[in-house]
Amino acid sequence: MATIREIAEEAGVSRMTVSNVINNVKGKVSPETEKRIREIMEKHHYVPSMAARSLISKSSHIIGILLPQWAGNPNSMLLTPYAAYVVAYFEELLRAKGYYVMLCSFAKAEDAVMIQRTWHTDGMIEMFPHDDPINHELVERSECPLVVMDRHFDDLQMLSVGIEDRKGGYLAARHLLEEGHRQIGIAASSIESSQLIRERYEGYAEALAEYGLEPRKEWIFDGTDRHAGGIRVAEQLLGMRERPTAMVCTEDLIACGIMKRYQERGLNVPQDISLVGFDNSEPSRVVTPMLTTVNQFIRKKAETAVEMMLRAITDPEYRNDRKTLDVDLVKRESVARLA
Amino acid sequence: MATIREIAEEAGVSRMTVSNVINNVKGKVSPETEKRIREIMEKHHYVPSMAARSLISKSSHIIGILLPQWAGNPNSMLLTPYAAYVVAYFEELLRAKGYYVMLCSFAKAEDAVMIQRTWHTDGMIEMFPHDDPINHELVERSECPLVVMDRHFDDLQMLSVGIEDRKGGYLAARHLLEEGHRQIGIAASSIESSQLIRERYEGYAEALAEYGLEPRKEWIFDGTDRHAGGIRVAEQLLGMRERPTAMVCTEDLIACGIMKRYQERGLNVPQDISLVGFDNSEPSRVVTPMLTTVNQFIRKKAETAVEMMLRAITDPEYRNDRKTLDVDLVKRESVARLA
DNA sequence: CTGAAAGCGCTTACAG
DNA sequence: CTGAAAGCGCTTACAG
Repeated sequence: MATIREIAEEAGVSRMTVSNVINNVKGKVSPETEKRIREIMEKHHYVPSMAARSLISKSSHIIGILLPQWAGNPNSMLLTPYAAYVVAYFEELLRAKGYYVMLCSFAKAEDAVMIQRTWHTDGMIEMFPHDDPINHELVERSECPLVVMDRHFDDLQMLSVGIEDRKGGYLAARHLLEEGHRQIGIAASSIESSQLIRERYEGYAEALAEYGLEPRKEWIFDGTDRHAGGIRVAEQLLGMRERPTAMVCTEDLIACGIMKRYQERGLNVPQDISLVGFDNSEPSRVVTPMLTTVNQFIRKKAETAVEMMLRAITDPEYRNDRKTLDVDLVKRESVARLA
Repeated sequence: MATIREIAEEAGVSRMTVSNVINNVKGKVSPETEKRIREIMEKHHYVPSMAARSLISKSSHIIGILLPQWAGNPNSMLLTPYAAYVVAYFEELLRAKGYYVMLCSFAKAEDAVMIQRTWHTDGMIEMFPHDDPINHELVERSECPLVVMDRHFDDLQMLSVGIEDRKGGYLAARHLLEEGHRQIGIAASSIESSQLIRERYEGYAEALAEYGLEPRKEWIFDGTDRHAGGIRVAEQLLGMRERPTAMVCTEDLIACGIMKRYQERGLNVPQDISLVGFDNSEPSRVVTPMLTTVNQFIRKKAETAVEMMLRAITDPEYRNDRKTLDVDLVKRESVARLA
């Protein structure tokens, strides 16, 4: 493989001059020399070595995508469609700006910092922060710009992008209320341990409160694990004397699970239970009836995070910002109007 | 950040000695010295710079995941759940072996080779090879070990891992035949341009042939694009005088789309049409009735690819191998027994 | 078991 | 507009 030295020799110039061409330093190389050098580079398929460049610049053009992997996040969260979308967009947007994306699962803040040092990553974007102490520590210790998705610690200087989770929960519940429902439960993945799910819950409670209602304890399901969890919720619901007429779900898959078990028991959605999901994911459109769901703008979210990252890389002052993106309700077929 | 020089000075040894400790070179450093050096490294959270190491070794411990991005693969294929799983497993398995995963979308073979040179990647795994000339060129030009998923060129020396696609198509069709179906169509994503889909089609045709049947042209749908494509197939089906009693689909989402439109028209699965999907993906379990589908062992597939990669990295002779993994049929609720 | 020298491929900072 | 020198953080190959 050709090196800058060989290119320089063949062009009869110093390595410096080639370097100036590579880095597009203006007014340093005469047009003719530049053209000649570029042709020689083309011919040899010359590409500068990132190892050598980053050794000097202390910057690698690598952005790490941090995927937490601990008790709270046992399997790689990449496995959810939402994550796949976000990561795919990150890759596309960052590459367009000349950055490379490295996938980094990690178990402790220390691990993430080690990766930063090992590679001199220009920045890191953390997905699915879940467990507070570890993330708190990571935010404090990170040695390069860090953008955190869906989590913000108010006591820390940090960069984060999230969505109006509270509004999402609120919109879901209010829609049901407007359609005449008064007995509305909620099935959530982790009110206890996840701030974002808690906010969805609070939005739900707020909407109920506007109608003078309070959440009923026996209709609050926490720790519901995706589709299988939804099925279990449905079973409990079906065993109750008094059942809610509608359920807000913090994830589409939970709603799909409830729907499945109801249908298997010969009951119908939305006649026997109305359902609102969250995320507007593929499954929400695949089931029959299609799910009414809270939509978040995933592409926009990825773009926002990338913009933050790029700004943070160029501006060392930019280390404290929080963007919260809007959500909206997609009305489909899973909510019945009550007389 | 500490460098090897500072560690060496603090320990009162040469940089060489520290290097030997870092690289676990046996019998080169006395146990006491090693212990002292390790403690100092700990204290400083010292991590060797990959840039410096790979500058010398011409190896970065980076494995690139190649994601083709051209006319045939317009959006990032990462967006499919299947891809998300595979990539998540790659990351987990490779990290455990000390490798780093870089996501690399690319449009031309040249781009991929440039990335290899830029980073001195130790290896690359290509997903979703679709368009022949580009992949053919990539296989020929790759400058580091390359493992290709789901595609093999018999005229080239290459490493690939795939599944028994033909058997998958065969199992799907044979099951329908055994259940008494004789009018069996197929909805495929790309028989024309994808070898693997073509093989699924051929398996389907083979099963029909065993029963003295031939595929009927008007029941062969090609270029079916996921869920929306399935819906369109259903519409065409519903407009036919003579309709198939069953459809083999090369993707679960296609089957889900057909199911959706049939149900919307008041028809039932499997009474009005039996459906077999492919992939055993989340949607196949979410719909009602649940889909009978061809299952592939994704985890095993990822493991196989990683093993191939690791072997290729250590053994320069190992450049030509092909692994084909088994599939099986998961029988659920979308196939009716015909009298 | 330890160390001094040379060099990986590039850029920074300076002199012309 | 061009170039010679020094150095980024590490390892290889050798001498002791």
